[in-house]
Amino acid sequence: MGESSTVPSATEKSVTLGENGSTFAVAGRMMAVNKFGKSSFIRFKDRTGQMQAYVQKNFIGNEAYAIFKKLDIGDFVGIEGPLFQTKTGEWTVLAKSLRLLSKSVRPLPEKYHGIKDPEKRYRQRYLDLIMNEQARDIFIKRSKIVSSMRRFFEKRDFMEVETPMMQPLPGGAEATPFKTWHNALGMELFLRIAPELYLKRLVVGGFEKVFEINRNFRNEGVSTRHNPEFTMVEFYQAYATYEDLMDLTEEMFRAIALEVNGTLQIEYQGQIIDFANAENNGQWRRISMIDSLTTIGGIDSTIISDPVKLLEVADEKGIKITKKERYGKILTKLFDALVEPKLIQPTFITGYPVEVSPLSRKSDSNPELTDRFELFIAGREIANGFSEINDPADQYDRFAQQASQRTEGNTEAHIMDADYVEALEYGMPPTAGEGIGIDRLVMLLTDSPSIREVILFPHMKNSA
RNA sequence: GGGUCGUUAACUCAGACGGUAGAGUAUCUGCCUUUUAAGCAGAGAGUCACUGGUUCGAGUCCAGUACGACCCA
Repeated sequence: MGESSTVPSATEKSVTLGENGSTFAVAGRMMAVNKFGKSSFIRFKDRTGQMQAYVQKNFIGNEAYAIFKKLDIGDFVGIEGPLFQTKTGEWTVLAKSLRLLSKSVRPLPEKYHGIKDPEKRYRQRYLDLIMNEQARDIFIKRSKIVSSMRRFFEKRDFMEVETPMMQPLPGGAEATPFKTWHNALGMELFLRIAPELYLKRLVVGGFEKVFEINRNFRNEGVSTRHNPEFTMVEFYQAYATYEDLMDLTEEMFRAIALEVNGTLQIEYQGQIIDFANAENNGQWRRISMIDSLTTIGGIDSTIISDPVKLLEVADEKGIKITKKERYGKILTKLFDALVEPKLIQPTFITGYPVEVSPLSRKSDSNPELTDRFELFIAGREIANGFSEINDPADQYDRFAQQASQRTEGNTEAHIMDADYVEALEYGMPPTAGEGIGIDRLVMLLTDSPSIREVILFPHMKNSA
């Protein structure tokens, strides 16, 4: 094969041509053809971009030109020849030879409008990637974001690990799992809803700084923000607290944004999101859930500790909370409805109630609350982190409380994981951990309104 | 789960009041040696998402179904 797989970039072309006018061998998919009888221009592209070639009967011969005229848009061709400049100054390969490398037996979508129908774009993503440069760019950027994040962790001596995707007990989050069955072992398994409990077992085992970037699976509906499988990074650091992780998160988001977007001002759906926050020495807003409910959510501070009054407020605003819900759950639901959508600039919410945080360490100052934060950007939860429970007795009690919620009908409440408690009984150093939704981060950094725009093959119903 | 909208040629889209289906691109044929949404002349291309109903007659009106988009819970 004489063909190189890379179309030389504009700078490469001119430099090399200036030296000796040597011959190039290039290959790519034909995207457009302008035929003029005995000569033609073709535009073709490879992963690095698009360029054009000029094919003339004189140069490639009658027979080859006759074959060339039968080629279609979408076909892959290999071309060899020197470069020249057209009247408009565009560098163009003058074809001395041209070969068909692969045939496209179906026509490509229309060249000007491309492919627009979202259903077709997702089901036949390859066409979307061929025709729509914006779509292509999103996935290139996604790859850069993940790679940038990986480097960030590696530089700080975190070790990347892989833990089970199929778990006998689904844990680490409140969600409905997918079930599956292992024939040889004769046992039910669950696709993981989170890697959390395995990663902490590794901290027990002495891996003090670990991270995992991988898929989680949750058996729930699809929407612009939810795909049944989605990518999370989870990381754990021994001898750190949730406050250390807030600092680390700011640092990481800035490093990634700077590396992939070249700026700390992120434009998302018409709003500018400022990762720099220079006014506050770079620190993002940190506010407790209760304070956020009064200052942002508009709840009167005199009733914030009165569950009965809070239920009345919820009722007025049409927020559905069942009578059985405890205080912490009421606060959380009010927060979701009244505060979360308003958190456009990066904001850490802290002080999560114990009953919605079954894996978070209780605050020393207030045992009703935990040393936990969630990060919100553009009205969406992006990250969730906390100081971990390392007291096995406390963890056992929390699981027991979750189990009782389960018997009360909360099917998403955590399951008692005695094996995990046993791990804690061998001692876990004080540790903080965090999970970040990669898809949502990519949405943010690529200005994508829907999670489907950042997942190559989002789940769809069968069309047949 | 509820609401709104959409589904017509390979792609992007028209299709007034119900009367036997249109354009551009792509494909095919012819002309054309500097185009870049090339141009000119011609041709072929459709289970109008599916099922049923109303009607002399349905892409069009009605009902249901499927898939999708957006909003809501």
